[in-house]
Amino acid sequence: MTVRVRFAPSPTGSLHIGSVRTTLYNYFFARQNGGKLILRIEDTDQDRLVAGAIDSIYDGLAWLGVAWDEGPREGGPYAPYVQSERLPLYQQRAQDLVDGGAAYFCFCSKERLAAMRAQQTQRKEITRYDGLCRRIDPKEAGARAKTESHVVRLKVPDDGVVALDDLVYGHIEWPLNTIEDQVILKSDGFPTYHLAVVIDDHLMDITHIFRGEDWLPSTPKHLLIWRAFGWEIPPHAHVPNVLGPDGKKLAKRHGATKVEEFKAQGYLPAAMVNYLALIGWAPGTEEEIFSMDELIQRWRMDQVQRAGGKWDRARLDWFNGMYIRRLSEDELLHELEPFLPADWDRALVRKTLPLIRERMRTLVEGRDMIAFLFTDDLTYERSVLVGKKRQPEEIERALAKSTVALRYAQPFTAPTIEHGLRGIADEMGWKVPEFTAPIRVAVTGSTAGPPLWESLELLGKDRTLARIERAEALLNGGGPS
RNA sequence: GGCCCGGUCGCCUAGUGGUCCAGGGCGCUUCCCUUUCAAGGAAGAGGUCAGGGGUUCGAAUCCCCUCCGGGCUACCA
Repeated sequence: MTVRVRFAPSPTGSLHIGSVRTTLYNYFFARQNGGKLILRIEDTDQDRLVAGAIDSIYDGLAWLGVAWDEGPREGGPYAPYVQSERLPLYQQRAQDLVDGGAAYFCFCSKERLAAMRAQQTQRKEITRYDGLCRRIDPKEAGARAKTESHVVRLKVPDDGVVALDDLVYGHIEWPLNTIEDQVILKSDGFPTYHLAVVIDDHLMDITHIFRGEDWLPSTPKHLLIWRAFGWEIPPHAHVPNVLGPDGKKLAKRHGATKVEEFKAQGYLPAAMVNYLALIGWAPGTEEEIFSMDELIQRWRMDQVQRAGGKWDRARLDWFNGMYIRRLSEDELLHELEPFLPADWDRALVRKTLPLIRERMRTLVEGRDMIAFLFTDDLTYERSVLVGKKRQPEEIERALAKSTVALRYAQPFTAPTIEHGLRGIADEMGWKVPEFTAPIRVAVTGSTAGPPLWESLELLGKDRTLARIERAEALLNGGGPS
């Protein structure tokens, strides 16, 4: 039997980094078994649809290099792959369950249910449906259902247990008396998630259900539905959640959570994949840099962690830096391209690559590091220019002297610039870093950045001198900024 | 409240009864290199394996209890 796994997001927002991690695991498993990955859109809640969500899913996964075999846009033998286009399927199956006595029509109003729950809460009882409509005669219920608004509920046995042997969490049991008669078909004719997921996983011949740990509590509901249909239950694996620094599920308030945000911030897809794969999975060796292909080869479900893993931006940054440093110049330029303003001279950008490759953790950082070459609009504080150890007059004198040396640097290249500037520093009895600090600020607007000699060469003599003169003016004029 | 899950350095983790006075990576500190910042190299701090009881010659690893954290508890997914 060929392995078939699925990624089944709800189009309720942009692609979340936690879903990506789960999808990755599905993808690894599918590929290493020569199986298929299916994308299924679970849009059974019409109120929560977010426009563009499907685009976000497609764009995000394509960027990361995750491809699937069947889905809404690529079609496949089990189409359609969007649940809202499969309504008759669910309605028919729900009716089958009612006909077979495993489910029943419920006519309770939302108001009654709310009141019931309020009472139960007040009495400190378990809040669950009281089964009122379960006692209506099926014939009568069938007749009323033709005219009255209703839902379909599953008849959950009053006692006993349901159990799952989860591939990650092991054997888990739930007492049935804590589970209510869940709604499986809503009054608008849409199935609830629970019904739809079971029917589709069965109809689409899904062989393994891998999903987030947050689904674990509703698994007994699904098990009961599988059981009601009499279908064979595929193996399940729940994978731990990706957490925020506070230990709660990673969410917007923790910062960036969407794939497109990381893309926009200049992270490399390979670094994201590598980092993400290692939240909740470890190979058992001390290796940690893995390409997609290696992950497909190495990843194993029985090495998946049970505890949730916290999101760690610093670690992601480290991975990203590693991946950036492994890029060739051509590749790096290519990756940088989307971040570069149109009017930046690409030939000049290319020359900066060796200078910034070791220094950038993200593509955006790299871009910002060389921005001074492309704009004369630098802003920096006078206090930064002066630094902490010298008087403004001393800095002004150093800058003045540097311009002399720079004027004489011929040709205006890193070696001659270095030679000239070191000479002046020696002559003044200043340490070189001390001497170059104000020059760097004057020319780049920052105290840190790419190597100075090379930076000045790339900037050119005229622009370099103009900037130093402007800094001098700032010092003796004491003007703003 | 109920049900379920989890708990090894700040973070990701290795470890499944003895080779663990717990290993690696990120982060942090120091040093080297050095035109700044990085990168690279070296060294280091950091863990009573949540706590308490057992079992055992021996426990991070098995059992029980407690504590803490999280998830779910909708005609959301």
